[in-house]
Amino acid sequence: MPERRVDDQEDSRAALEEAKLILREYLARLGLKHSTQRDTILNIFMGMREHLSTEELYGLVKKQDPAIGYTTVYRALKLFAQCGLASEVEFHDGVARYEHGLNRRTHHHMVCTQCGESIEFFAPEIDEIEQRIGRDFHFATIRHSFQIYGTCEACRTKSTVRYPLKPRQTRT
Amino acid sequence: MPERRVDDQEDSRAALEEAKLILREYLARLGLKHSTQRDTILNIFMGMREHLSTEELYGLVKKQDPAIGYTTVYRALKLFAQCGLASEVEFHDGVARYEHGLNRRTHHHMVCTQCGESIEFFAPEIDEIEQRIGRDFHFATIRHSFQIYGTCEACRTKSTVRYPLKPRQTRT
DNA sequence: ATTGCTGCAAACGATTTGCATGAGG
DNA sequence: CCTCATGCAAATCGTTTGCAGCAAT
Repeated sequence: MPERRVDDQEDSRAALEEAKLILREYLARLGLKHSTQRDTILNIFMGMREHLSTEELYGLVKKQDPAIGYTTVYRALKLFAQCGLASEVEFHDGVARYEHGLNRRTHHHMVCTQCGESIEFFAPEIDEIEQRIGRDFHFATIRHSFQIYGTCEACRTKSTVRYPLKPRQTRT
Repeated sequence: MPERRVDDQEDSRAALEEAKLILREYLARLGLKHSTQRDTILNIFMGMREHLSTEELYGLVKKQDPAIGYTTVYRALKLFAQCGLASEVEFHDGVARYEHGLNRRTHHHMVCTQCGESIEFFAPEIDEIEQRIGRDFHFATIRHSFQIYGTCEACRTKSTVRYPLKPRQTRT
């Protein structure tokens, strides 16, 4: 068994604890209340390494507590995003995806427009660009969104369609 | 009257002609048909310097020919996107925006999350990153999407809210 | 003639909201 | 107790689709 697993588990544990603290403080500050549902959702959410859609998260949550409704998951994710625990991953296919940012280096995604698979990559220059442009135009920048679209090797090998008539999906 | 205006007008004219040609050829290649509505929409679309939403374009189109329907504008924009005349501008607020790329350097947008205004900026490194990451992971890249979010100077001066409870809009 | 295009209305799909009820402080 | 959170169903909103009639080839 590789040592790495242990570190990962510890990281994940620590991240969960930190997340709980952040959420608790956020709720307290706004006079909001704690709930078991939100706890369950946070637990599962923080356990995911990859980004996932509301629907996917809902599926996992439902397995653990079938009484939890779709709406609650939506509201929880929004709440997590508000207190900085979750950030939205934007693939422009009309589906909201979230990932947690604790113990994760800033990264971006490259998405295959045929199979939908995504890979993560690192490009530190991007942060510098955000800073630079913000400075140049007197913006207080908050975040950026960057993703690359293309076709992965597997899809190119598989498919013989070289001239897709329906190049990409429309929707922001 | 500044000389520049003349150049701009000529550019715009030339771009329109080129666009018409591209569209005509695209239609011919796919066995599709020409229509007056599409012509009207293309004219107006190519006349815009800035990106605009379907709704905004629809408004302008309607002024010129009130008989044209919403659906037709949607379909036209999709068509323009397919033949490369239009590209989608993604602000992640649930509204599709398009801009034409003829005679325009590749650029990106920085958006004020308070007033919604956007400014264009140039960052040539981004294209290089797209190339590099694509190469590294064996993707045939097609395009990328990059935007910066923050607050503009005017909004920061105006508003005294330093801790927005509703940081950003959810929707991909 | 054939087949694509248009405009309307209805359908869609992800997300949000209203509301009665239940739980937290 | 008072207020917020929940879960359901209904509402929203941008976008897409089905279809009958019109227009282009």
